[in-house]
Amino acid sequence: MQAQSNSHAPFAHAVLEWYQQFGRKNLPWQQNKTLYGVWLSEVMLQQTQVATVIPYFQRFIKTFPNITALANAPLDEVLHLWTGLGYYARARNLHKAAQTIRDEYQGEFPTDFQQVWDLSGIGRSTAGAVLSSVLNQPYPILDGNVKRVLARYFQVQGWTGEKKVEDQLWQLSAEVTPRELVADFNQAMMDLGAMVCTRSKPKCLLCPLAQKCGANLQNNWADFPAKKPKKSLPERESYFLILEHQGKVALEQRPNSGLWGGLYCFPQFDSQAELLAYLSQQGIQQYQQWTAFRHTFSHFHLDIYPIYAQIYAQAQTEELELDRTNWKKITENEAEYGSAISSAVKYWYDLANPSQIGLATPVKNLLIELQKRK
DNA sequence: GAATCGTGGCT
DNA sequence: TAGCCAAGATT
Repeated sequence: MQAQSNSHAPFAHAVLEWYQQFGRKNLPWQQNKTLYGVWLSEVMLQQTQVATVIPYFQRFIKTFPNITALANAPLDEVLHLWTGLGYYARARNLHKAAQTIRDEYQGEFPTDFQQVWDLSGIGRSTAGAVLSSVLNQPYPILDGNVKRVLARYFQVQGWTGEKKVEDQLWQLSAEVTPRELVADFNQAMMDLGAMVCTRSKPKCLLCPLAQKCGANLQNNWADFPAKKPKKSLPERESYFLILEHQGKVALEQRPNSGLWGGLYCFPQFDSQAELLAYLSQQGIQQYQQWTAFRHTFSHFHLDIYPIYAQIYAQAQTEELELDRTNWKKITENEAEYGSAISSAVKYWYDLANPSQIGLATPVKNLLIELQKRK
C-alpha cells in the first residue's frame, strides 16, 4: 500500500528537483494546510479541473470552516454550495463522512490510512493524497495526471479503465514514490501531468523525465494512455414545468440517490402531452413554451423542453393543492411561512428570497432566465 | 467488469 | 463542433 522501493530514486529526484522551480505551491488548499482543507479540495477535484474548483472551495470552506460545522449543517445547505460542481454524490458523501468524523473521531480527521479510506467518498487515491499532502505519509496516488505520466514513461499498454492496467499503474506509482518528501513528490506528479505531460501537445522539452521517458524516446506520446472505447450517448427528453404563483416557483426534491440526488428540480414530465394534461387538470389554460435546449451528462443527452405557466388564483400558495406524487403537502400557516426558511415551503421557491438548497444546473439557469423576464 | 454519476474547458 | 476527458468513487 505504501511507497515501495528506491530503485527509481533518480525518477523521484528529477521530479522533486523540477517541483522546486516550477511546481504549484499557491493553490488555496496549499496555504496553511489542514487535513480538512486538503480532504475537501481532493474531493472537489475528483474529475473536476482546478480552475473550476477554486471558487467553490473558497465559498465552501468559508461557510464551513471546520469538520464539525460541516457535519452539523443541513444537507440542503451543503448541496447548495455544491450547485453547479456536479457529481453530487461527492457532497452527500462528504457530509456523511464529516458526521462519521464528528461521531467517531471527536471531530478530528483520522490519520490512519485504512480509517481514512473507509470514510465515504474517499478511495485509495484520495486517502493517499490527503495523508501524503498534509502529513508526508508515504502513500502513492493515482489520478488522471499520474496515470498519463506513468503510462507514457513506462509505455503502459491498454485503457486505464481495465483493472489489469489500473493495477499496473498503481504498482508503478508505488515504485516511483519516495519515502521522503512525499507531499512535494505527489504534488509534483500532478503538476507535471497538468502542466507538462498534457493530454495533447506535451512539452517534452521542459520535462525532467524526458531523458528516460519511453514516449519521448519513441515519439509516441499520443498512444498513451490508450483511449477509452467510445460509444455514442443515448438521447432522452424531459419537459420541465416552470409553475409560478405570486413570485414563487414550484420545485420538487429528487430522491437522495441517483442523478441530481437530493437536488431540487422543476416538476418533470416525459412528454408534452403529460405536462399539458397536468396543467389542464389544475385548471390552467395559458402557458408559454420556452426555447428547448440540450443538457449533456457523462452518460446521456437530455433534451429539455421548458414550459412556463402561472397560477392566477388568489389563493395563498399554501392552499394550492398540487396533486402530484412525491409532492409534500404544504401545511405551514402563513405566519410561519412568512417568517423564514421552513423546510416544507421550499417546494415553493421564492424568487425574491431564494432558499439555500441544491439546484440542478439547468434549473438554476432557467430560474435566472425567469428573473430576467420579469 | 460495467454502469452510474455533472459540468465545463479544450481542441 | 462534437467529442474527449478532467486531482475518482460507488454500486
